[in-house]
Amino acid sequence: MPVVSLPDGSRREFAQPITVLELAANIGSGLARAAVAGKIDGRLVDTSFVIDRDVDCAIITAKEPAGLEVIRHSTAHLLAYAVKELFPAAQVTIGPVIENGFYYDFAFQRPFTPEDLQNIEKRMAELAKRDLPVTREVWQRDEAIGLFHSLGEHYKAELIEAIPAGDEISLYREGDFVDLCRGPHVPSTGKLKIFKLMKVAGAYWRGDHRNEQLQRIYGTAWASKEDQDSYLHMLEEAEKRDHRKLGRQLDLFHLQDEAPGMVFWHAKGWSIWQEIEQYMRRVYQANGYLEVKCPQILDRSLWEKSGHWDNYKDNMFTTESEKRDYAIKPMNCPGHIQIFNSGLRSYRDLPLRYGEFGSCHRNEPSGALHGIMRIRGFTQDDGHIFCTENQIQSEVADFIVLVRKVYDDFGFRDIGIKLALRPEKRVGSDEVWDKAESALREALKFSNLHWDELAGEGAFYGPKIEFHVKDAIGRSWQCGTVQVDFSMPQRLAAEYVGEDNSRHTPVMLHRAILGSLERFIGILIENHAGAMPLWLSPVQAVVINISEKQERYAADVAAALRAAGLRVEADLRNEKITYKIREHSLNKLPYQIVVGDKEVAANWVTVRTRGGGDLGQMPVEALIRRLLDEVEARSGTV
RNA sequence: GCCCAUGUAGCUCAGCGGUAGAGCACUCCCUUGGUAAGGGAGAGGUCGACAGUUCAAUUCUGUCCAUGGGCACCA
Repeated sequence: MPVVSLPDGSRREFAQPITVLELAANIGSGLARAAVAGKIDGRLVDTSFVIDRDVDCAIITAKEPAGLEVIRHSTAHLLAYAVKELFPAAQVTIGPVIENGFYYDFAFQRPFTPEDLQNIEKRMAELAKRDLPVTREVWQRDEAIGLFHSLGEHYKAELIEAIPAGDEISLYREGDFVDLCRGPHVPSTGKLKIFKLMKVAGAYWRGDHRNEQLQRIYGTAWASKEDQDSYLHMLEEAEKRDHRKLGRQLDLFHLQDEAPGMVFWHAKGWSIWQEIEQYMRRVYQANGYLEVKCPQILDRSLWEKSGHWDNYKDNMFTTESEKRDYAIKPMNCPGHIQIFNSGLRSYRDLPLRYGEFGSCHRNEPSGALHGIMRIRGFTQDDGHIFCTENQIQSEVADFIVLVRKVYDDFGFRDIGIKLALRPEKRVGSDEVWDKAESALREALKFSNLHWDELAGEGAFYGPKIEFHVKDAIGRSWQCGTVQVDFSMPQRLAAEYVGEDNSRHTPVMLHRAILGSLERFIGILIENHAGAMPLWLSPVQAVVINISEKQERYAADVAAALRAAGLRVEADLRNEKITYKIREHSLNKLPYQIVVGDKEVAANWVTVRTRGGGDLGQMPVEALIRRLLDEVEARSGTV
């Protein structure tokens, strides 16, 4: 006689085994209609699951995250069903749930077209409307393999072969469609109401580029129309913030065919860059870093010693002169080691911190390029700390404080931290890895932070901490990192004289805060939707005259603001004031200073802020003070 | 690098087997206007590049380049 404990603490006893759906009906008919799955003792099951013993059970509806996942998963199956109906020759493979939706990979002899997608979506809606029951079956392994081979579904058969021998093999059937799946699924296709196919793209079978390429159809699915609409709206908003679009519109930079993956910085974009670079230079200075600059091009032999020539030759730009081979540097550390090696170092010199705005080039695969976020020529705020093993922890702890201060100044308050631990393929003894990992862990603990650990994700030469900033629309970007390296100092023969008067190899910490400046500026543009905080704005204010009569006064006001160190332009064009205001508003200028006859007479200015706010009239000196305070505070303009 | 899509004026985009069109921007003229587009005129394009088919190619086909969406990659 099963006794079922519900999430609210109540218990219900039944005379005989019942299904999850019957339990839901017993609680309420509305709940039975809404049920998409059940959770028995923490495990998700179908609503057809039979409860025959005492359990904890929760009825899962689309309103909760687990229910939404079931819906998305079942929608992926519905997609496969529709594809099989329309294109019987297509083979199904896998169809998992992803953030905001799902995808399903198919093998098919011709590419799916946008029209195909429309038809598939239409068929999905029809199949959903027929409210076909979705049923679960448990099969014998060999029989299941035979079934899928007989259906011509060889990828599925291969998947079953890979399932460990002891595991149960469950199939789900809806209408004429049968698919291998762990489940759970919604009880019938009628539960699937809100979905949309988004795009089709290529993807490799089992994620391996040596395998054949499949066609992946992406879709989104939601519990309510409102949720889906707001998701689609969010996508539109993200598109409006696209740094490539804003970069052109705001005249910040451009890219062109002759320099794929390399940026032409226009004056306004470079102004943002310089403001950031000068800020980071002060960060170096205030935190014990020596700013250095290394050659762009270094002899092949150095890259052979560092190991890059062997591992990354294809991804390096190389050149040749007078029978010598060179590589344009893909990273800065080998250069910094040369500076370290240029003199005899003592343990008393450690930790020794070098920082560089290092311009690097990597010949990224053409398909990887993306705006200024992923490019071939980029600049890192790259630093290397040479220290002893005992200094790792305190250096990392100091760095964590520094990273957070910098992100705070850029307005990023929500920072995710990950600790990537030893990978399978690595250099160095386990003792050294133990020490390095615990040093990073201790540093994080000391900083009183929460972090996630990623097993096996560290670099081959050492563990690393990653810093992810969350932007205004909730996207996460990895920017900063600090990595422990036991390998490269030794490869490039870095040494210092220890207290014991013998030679030792220093540990090197690789660290960056912004990462690539190009990418970081791209992130800033998207985060602020182009409306940069005053301290970063290329043009901080524009002085606009109402008519020709105030030309002289407007020019004088602009000159006074510029003399105070602000970036200010005068717009004296023969246009109506409304026209100028519209244009500067579209260009997201923080302040528009309007001067007409009244202002000239009073020796004042009228101030309009970016959001359309009216600050009224004030003397120029008051405006200067206000703007300088806002620059100082690095805050945004309302 | 792989799959799919795209490439027409500075920008956003229409168009088409018979040597190109709009809006905005740009130049000039009129207008001197008080908080998100005043009016008129004008200039501007080897239709991504190279081949092929054709009497004729921006249009059809192929190759290449670049961009976009994914995949793979990211020292």
